[in-house]
Amino acid sequence: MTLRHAVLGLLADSPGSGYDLLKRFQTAMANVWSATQSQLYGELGKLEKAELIKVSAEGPRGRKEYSITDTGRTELQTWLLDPGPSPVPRSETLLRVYFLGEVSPAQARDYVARHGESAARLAEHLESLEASIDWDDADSSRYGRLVLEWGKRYAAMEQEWATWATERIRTTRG
Amino acid sequence: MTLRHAVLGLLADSPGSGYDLLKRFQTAMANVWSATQSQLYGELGKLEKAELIKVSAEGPRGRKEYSITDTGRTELQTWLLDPGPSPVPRSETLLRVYFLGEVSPAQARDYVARHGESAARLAEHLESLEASIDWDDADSSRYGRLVLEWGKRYAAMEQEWATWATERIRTTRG
DNA sequence: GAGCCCATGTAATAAGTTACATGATTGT
DNA sequence: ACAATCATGTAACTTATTACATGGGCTC
Repeated sequence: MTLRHAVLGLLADSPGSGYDLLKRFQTAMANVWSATQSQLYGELGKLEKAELIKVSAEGPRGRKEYSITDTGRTELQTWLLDPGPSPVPRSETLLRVYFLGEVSPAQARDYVARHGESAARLAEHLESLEASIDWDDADSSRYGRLVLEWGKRYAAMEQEWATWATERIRTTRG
Repeated sequence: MTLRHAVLGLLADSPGSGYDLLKRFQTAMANVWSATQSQLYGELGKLEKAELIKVSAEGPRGRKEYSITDTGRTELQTWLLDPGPSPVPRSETLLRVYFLGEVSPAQARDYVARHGESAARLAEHLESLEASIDWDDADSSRYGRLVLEWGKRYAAMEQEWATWATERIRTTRG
């Protein structure tokens, strides 16, 4: 039920069509939550039926602009303050690391080192993202700033861990 | 297709029944990957049909002990060294943070602070886990150690971020 | 009028969760 | 005998992915 709240959140910020939302999922939200086009249109239908959003305007090409309703905004706020159950951890990378004993130490080391490199690329990407955002436009980006900072710290942590782990694999055995 | 590899990895370490594997998912793997009982038995059936694993013994109560086959081990090794596509980011917490402008600053601050507290509890949990493991029993836990270290660093990062973010919300506005 | 973007939808499949259903064996 | 644990499986439902399908409107 989280896609639902992601959509509500975007529509709470400003009304938009499915197509508009899709673009926002692919840009601003790309590092936080993702949705496919197919999923999005389905969810918009359900949300409208549940009267959490409504069609507020229609445009060319069958465009339907949705807005959040009062009920929807209440639902969003309730969800926002609910810490919810802690998420099921599921990291494909960590799973691989856990089983790395199945391959040679050299291969294991390479795997971890490559993971560190990909974290470095993520860090770079976030740096350039940060540079490209106009942080003065205030309100909408205040909390986006916190999310970006989280990403930067996460990427840094991954890099440091990979460096540490690579070294550790080197020294534990030949 | 990752549950498949998690199962192969566990069976590569040692043979076991569905029931045995379930317990391993609930303990050792709990912080890395999760599977429900239902999913597990289904996957075991598929893996057997694909001849990546085989029934190596039968016991009381219809117990079937599975072992990995050579084909299965090869498949596991191939997967282990494949970095794979970077995972779709999906963090419910970060999604909430992103939309925190919908509630009052005081509520937003509380939310972030509580998140920090839950990260602190995770850190404690991992510390006690670390203390409870016999790190001398060598082979099987060598890479498990790297995974645990990742968890500790992750928990620390979350706590630091939450502290920073809480402070920032405090100072940015009243 | 050609090509690009806007715009919405459906179908098939895969993956995951919860609940239901059943029963044998072991230890006390 | 009773309870706890071992042990496997199925059904219904939800969520997410990929692919298919269609067409309008805008700009050059």
